Formats: sequence, C-alpha cells, structure tokens
Amino acid sequence: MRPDVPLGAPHERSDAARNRERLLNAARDLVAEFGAEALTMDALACKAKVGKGTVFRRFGSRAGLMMTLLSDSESEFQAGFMFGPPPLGPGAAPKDRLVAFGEGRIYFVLENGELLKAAGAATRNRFDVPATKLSHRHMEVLLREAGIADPWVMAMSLTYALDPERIVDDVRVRGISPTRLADSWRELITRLLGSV
Amino acid sequence: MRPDVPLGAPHERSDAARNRERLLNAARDLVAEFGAEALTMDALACKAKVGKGTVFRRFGSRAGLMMTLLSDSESEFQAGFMFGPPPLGPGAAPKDRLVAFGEGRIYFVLENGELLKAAGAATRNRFDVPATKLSHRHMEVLLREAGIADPWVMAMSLTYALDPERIVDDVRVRGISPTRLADSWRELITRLLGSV
DNA sequence: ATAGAAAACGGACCATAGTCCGTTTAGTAT
DNA sequence: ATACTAAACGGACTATGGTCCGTTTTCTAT
Repeated sequence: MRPDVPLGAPHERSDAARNRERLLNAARDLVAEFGAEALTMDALACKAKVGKGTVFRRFGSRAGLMMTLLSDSESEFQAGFMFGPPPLGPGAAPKDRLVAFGEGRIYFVLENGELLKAAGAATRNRFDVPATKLSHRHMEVLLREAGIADPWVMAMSLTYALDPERIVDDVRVRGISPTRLADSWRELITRLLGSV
Repeated sequence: MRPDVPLGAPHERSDAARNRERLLNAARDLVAEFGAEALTMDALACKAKVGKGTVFRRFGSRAGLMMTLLSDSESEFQAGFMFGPPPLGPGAAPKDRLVAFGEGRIYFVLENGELLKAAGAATRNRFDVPATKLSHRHMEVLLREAGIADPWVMAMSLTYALDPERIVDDVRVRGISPTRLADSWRELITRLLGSV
C-alpha cells in the first residue's frame, strides 16, 4: 500500500488511509457511472462522506485526482515503452520505437481519454504532469540517438502533436479514425528520421 | 464599423453600439494595465459601466472576448501568409513557406501570448477558434503540395506543435529561446518535406 | 492511562465563468 | 406624438474549483 510515500515518511494516520480509500472508491464509481468530465469535487466529497477540504488535501486539485486515477494504466503503458519487448521497448531502432510509441500512445489516449483530458485541463503547465515528463524524456532520448539536432525541443513538438485533447477531438469530434492518426504519425516519424 | 455583421442584418441598435465601444475600450485598458490573464468578466462589466449579461451577450464567453481583442493583430498575420511577399506569402516553395509560417507564428504568439492562451483556454475545442481553422487549412494546402499523404491530419499535428500554450511556456517557463524554437521548427519542416 | 503535539478534518467561504428573466429602451408603423 | 415590438439591458443567481481556519482525531512519549 501507499506506493509512493518517500522513504521514512511519517506513518500515514489511520483516518487518512480510510478516507483515501473511500475517496478512490467513490471517484471510480462516479467516473464509471457518469464519466470523468461530469465528476465534481463536491459530489465526490459528498459521495465519499468526507469534507471537501479533505478531498483537496489529498489530491491537491481536480487534475491531481485524475492523475491518481490514471496512475495504474499509465504505469502499464510506461512499463511497455521502458522495459517491454521491441519495437515499443528497447532493442529496436529509434525510428521504429518512436512509431510504436506514437501508436501506443494514440490507443492509450483513446482508452483513457476523458481522464487524460481532465488531468491536462485545469492544470496550467500540462507539461508538469509527471507522466508527460517521462514520455518527453523518452522521446528526447530516441530523437538524440536518431541524430536530431535539438532533441529536447523536437520532443516537445511531438509531445504536443500527441496531445490527448487533440487525439480525442480528432477521433470523437472530427471523425478521424485512429488508424488514420497512426498512419499519419508513422509518416511523420518516418520522414523526420531519415527516409523509409 | 461593424466589420463582421452578415449582409442585411438588422440595424445594430444605438445602445448596443455604445456598449460595445465601452466594453472594448474597457477591455483594452484592463489588459494593458493588468494583463489578459487577470481580466475578469465582472471587472470588465463594472469598468465599462454595463451589466454582466451585456458582456456575455456581446462576446459569448471570455474566450470570445479574447478573440475579439486579438482580431486586429491576427488579421495582420493572416494577411501576411495569404497575400504577403514570399517566403511567407505565395510564390515560394511549400517547404519555405511552412518554415516561414512557423517562425512567424512563434513570434506572433510571443507578442500576443496572453491573449492567445486566454482565448484557447476555457473554450473546449481550441480548434474552433476561427483563426486556428484558417492556419490549419493553410498548412494543409502547403503539405498537400509538398506530397504529404494525409495533409489534413499532418496539419493538425503541426498545429498542435505550434500551440500557443506550448510556445509561451517553452519560452517563459522553461527558458527556451525563440530562436531555438524557430530552428527546431525549421529542422522539423526540412526533414519532413524532403531533404535540404 | 494521560497529556500534548502534529496531522487530518470538514464545511463555510471565496472567486469567477456563465445563465435567467423581469425591466427598459430604441426603432417603427400609424 | 403614440403605441407597439423586438432587441438589449442588468444584476441576482447558479455551478464549481479551490482556500481557510477552528475543531477533532490519531499517535507518541511519559
């Protein structure tokens, strides 16, 4: 339990643990029933039988809550590109890994789109989402290997090209198929990193 | 006056005109003095000596107000890439026009960043900002000329790569110089559209 | 078991975008 | 000039994210 408490952190008080549990359960229920967009912090506090202050002390903000809710699937995706089999994981050429990364990201976003949009909204500095930082770093490394002159900035461009809001809206609002997005991503990376 | 009223629209009433004038002046003053981010609709209504309902009937939303405030500079930039001299305007190769477009956009965003961020926030579907649609279309045409397989989707990727929030945060929060952004954009377009 | 300190609690409170609707006002037809 | 109508007005009201701070609870040292 308490996966991300810094070592030697003071014991979490039992009431705090109980409320965290209540809050997570309530939040998952609400998201399952009404969708992430419709979740309000008041409703959550109420459903979890907890004061509103407690909700905010626990998660900091609505975005923080959404990130917490995401963390399981996110970790899984991260494990995929960091330790999984090629071409997503290590062992393939940077170009192929980037193609796979983008594709994976597109489908990941389409599965967790509401949560991701909700996590990214409201929070100024979408980039400060830890998962985003990790993705950025991953792309940066691959781009450097592939000989891009300024991999940090290029990774940022690609990060925004894979913005959850963009992907979700392309598919759900503008009617672009995920396949078409993935194909275009492949074209982008292929042309960017040396021909064919 | 009244630049964008559909032909044959019923006369704008004199009180409406007067209030629009008041609101625009007040808004410009507030932005000049405190910045776009700090502008609240209440403060605007108050300063313009107008009811809050009037503000919203006029502009629809905070984002709508920001777009109105932007429209002059935006039109100028648009004129640049649609009718201006090459390489930004017609007459140069698509690749060069795209490079120039991105550079122009970067500097445009840095000048009008607050307004753009404010216009893009709050409004779900940042893409529905008319100016964004036009930019997207412009890039789409150039990408098609340059032989990109799916210019519509690729233009969307590039649109997000030039996201105002991204550019402003890169420069002001993450300390990337505009030059470095522009160079990376050039690298991106150059590699994307056939070598050197 | 008890006292004291640190942490957690909860809900009233604030700020702000956006809505609603009864009232006022500007044009128009007579 | 008058009456009429449609448009515009304004501000009280709602929804919601987020803050504050006096009160309660848990843990620990004795």
